[in-house]
Amino acid sequence: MRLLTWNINSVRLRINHVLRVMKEHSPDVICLQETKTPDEHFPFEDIKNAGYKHIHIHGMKGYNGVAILSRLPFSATDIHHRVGREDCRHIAVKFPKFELHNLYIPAGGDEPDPKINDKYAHKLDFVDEMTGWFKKNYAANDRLVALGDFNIAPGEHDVWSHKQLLNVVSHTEPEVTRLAKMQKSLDWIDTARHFVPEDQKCYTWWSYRNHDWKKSNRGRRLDHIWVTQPLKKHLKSHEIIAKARDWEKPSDHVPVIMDLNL
DNA sequence: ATGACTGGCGCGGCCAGA
Repeated sequence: MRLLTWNINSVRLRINHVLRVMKEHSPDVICLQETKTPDEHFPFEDIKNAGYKHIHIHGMKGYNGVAILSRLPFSATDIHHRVGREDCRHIAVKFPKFELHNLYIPAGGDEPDPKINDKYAHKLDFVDEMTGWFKKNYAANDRLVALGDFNIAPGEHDVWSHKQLLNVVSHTEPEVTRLAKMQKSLDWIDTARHFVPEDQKCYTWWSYRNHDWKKSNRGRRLDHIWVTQPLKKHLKSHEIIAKARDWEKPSDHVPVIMDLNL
């Protein structure tokens, strides 16, 4: 079973990219973040025609928005409101062999100080809430996948320069510490690092501001696919589709694929 | 020199991304 996560940065603008990744990589399930559309304007037709007939979405006007597109049926769809807001950042579905959570953790603004930056405070609260929620509602031996744009690059080699990014939102100590707590909540496996050694650079996002993203290669690994321990023996492969950063009018994030032997 | 960008909204720039 092939899962794919991608911050698409407007699903309506980049519906052709979604169709292309379906055709070229044949994922069974696609999880999108930053769809940026109310549900009534979601491009259902194109997606269903491509064979993804099972769709669970939660979108809003202008910002955020998450979607799960599947060739396989699922049940028990959920929409979760986080930190007292209805801002379309967490949906979930149940497949026969595991439960899937699609997350869009807040970006957090510029200033890494929760006292003066509400967006940063919101981000830290969001991760804390997820940690408590996972602990309260699940056990470590449940079969779960949590994936999406976590907006945090946890490791030294998940950013192009650990030293230069220590005070930049996405790689600050409070974020990294909180994400580690969230990971510990259910003993989650970070599947990218299951397949790629810790000391090897690994990115899923490159800023639009770099003229030549490939040449400067100032990336960050912000997009993640986590699984709980019962799925560990089923992990088959992992791939970051970096070439999608070169597609016409690309998203600043690229798709991440993970295959399970199920 | 994270600089030199991009999308939504809506028709002028602002907010947000990270």
